[in-house]
Amino acid sequence: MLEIQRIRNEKDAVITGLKKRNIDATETVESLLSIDQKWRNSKTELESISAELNLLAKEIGDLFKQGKQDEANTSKAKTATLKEKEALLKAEVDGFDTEIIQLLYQLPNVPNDIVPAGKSELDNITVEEVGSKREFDFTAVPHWDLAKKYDLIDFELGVKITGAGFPVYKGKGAKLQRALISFFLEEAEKAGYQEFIPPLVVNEASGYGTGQLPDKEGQMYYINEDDLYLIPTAEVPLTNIYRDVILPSEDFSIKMTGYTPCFRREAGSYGKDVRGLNRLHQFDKVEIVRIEHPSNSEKALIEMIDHVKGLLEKLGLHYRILRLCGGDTGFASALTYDFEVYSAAQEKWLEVSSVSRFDTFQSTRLKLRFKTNDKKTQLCHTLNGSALALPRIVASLMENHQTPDGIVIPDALRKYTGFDIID
RNA sequence: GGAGAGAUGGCAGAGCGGUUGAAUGCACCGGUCUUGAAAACCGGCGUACCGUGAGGUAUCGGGGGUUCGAAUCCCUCUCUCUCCGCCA
Repeated sequence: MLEIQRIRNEKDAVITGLKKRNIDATETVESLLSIDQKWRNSKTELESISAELNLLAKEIGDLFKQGKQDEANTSKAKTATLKEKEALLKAEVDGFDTEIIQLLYQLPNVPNDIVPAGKSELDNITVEEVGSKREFDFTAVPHWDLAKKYDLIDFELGVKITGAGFPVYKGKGAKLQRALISFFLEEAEKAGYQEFIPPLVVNEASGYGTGQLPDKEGQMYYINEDDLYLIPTAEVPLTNIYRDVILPSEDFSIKMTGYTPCFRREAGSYGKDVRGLNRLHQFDKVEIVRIEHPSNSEKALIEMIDHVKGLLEKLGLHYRILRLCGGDTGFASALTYDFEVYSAAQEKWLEVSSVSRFDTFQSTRLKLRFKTNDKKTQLCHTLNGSALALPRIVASLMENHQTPDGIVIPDALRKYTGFDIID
């Protein structure tokens, strides 16, 4: 959620920024500002009436104490009209209040200066490409066929037990999952991230805190009976650790990591994009989350990008980094870099990580702040990224490292898998 | 699932209709003292919003009500804890 103060102070910058998302926010911003003005007027008036009433109440109390019943009753009579006025203004202020919140919820984050304008993934900018497409002297097989050939993943079995999008990993396939999780977690730990095992189910307040609610309600599995949500990413429980927290000083840099399964309804997805591991309802992911001083979030983002690059390089994968355009950047994000790995067998790029900075967009809702040196409270910046999401990594490992003799495990992973080839 | 208890400032914990934004203790910050530290003493110490400012308003789990006046009374919701049952 954008801060109303920011809209007051930087109205034009907000509108110009949002244009990069192909949103003309002029109308929303204007009505926001006019309601805000009305809200402030009514509020000031309301408060002066409340002050008057408080004073009267005190006087009446004193009069009663002194036994001056008559005078007290005279004063009492005076309060009636004031109370009526107060109730009226209160209703007005509350009304404006909800209108403002409603409008604020509609506005996505303002993109960072370096975010290009654009409508879709076609307008994203490739900022870096590392490695090159692997040449095969045989026909590369897509991962869903390899999974069957080596008996690593059973999609049909998942359908039987649960439904589409819930694969069953078997044998070396299961072990590969576990190895990747360990590898990612240990790399994160080496980079200074503290590991957490958070709940996989969160309450409504947490959903609002990171911005999944109210906009993306339909994306999460909802447990009606207990009013709880299955997490779509570890970002939600990890970031919410710091909901309603005021850090005591300016000197902080919080780095958290966690492995969790992630649950996504993916309502409306279909077609070849969902084949095999490409899009699932349940998948594993190691997430990294950072809470930073505003002056440090730019540097933090770079560090996170470097971290993800390191992972992909150790896995020997050919990848590219995209700076997402306004239209493709997530609602809450100010700047997002996507990592894509090229799948030679599918002949396309697969998104394996998304690293974003949210600036104060989440911390406004989270009420996550810190104390400045002169004892003021200020909002923190939040960032997060996948490091990494497993399914497409598994897919591209299988597809890119396939040989006629089997699937070769990258060196960095062997101490975790305990085997160096799947055959 | 059954029964009961509770929710107050960073923590602990008073208050149970009228200078209570809230005692007291601990923690924390500043000062005095000290070579330094500890102790002792003095002072400060929640958050948000409105107002150029002086200042004001709100806030004792959430919402509603009674009252001139509510942390205190009533209703309701949520959450937590304890015991019993069930159970990894």
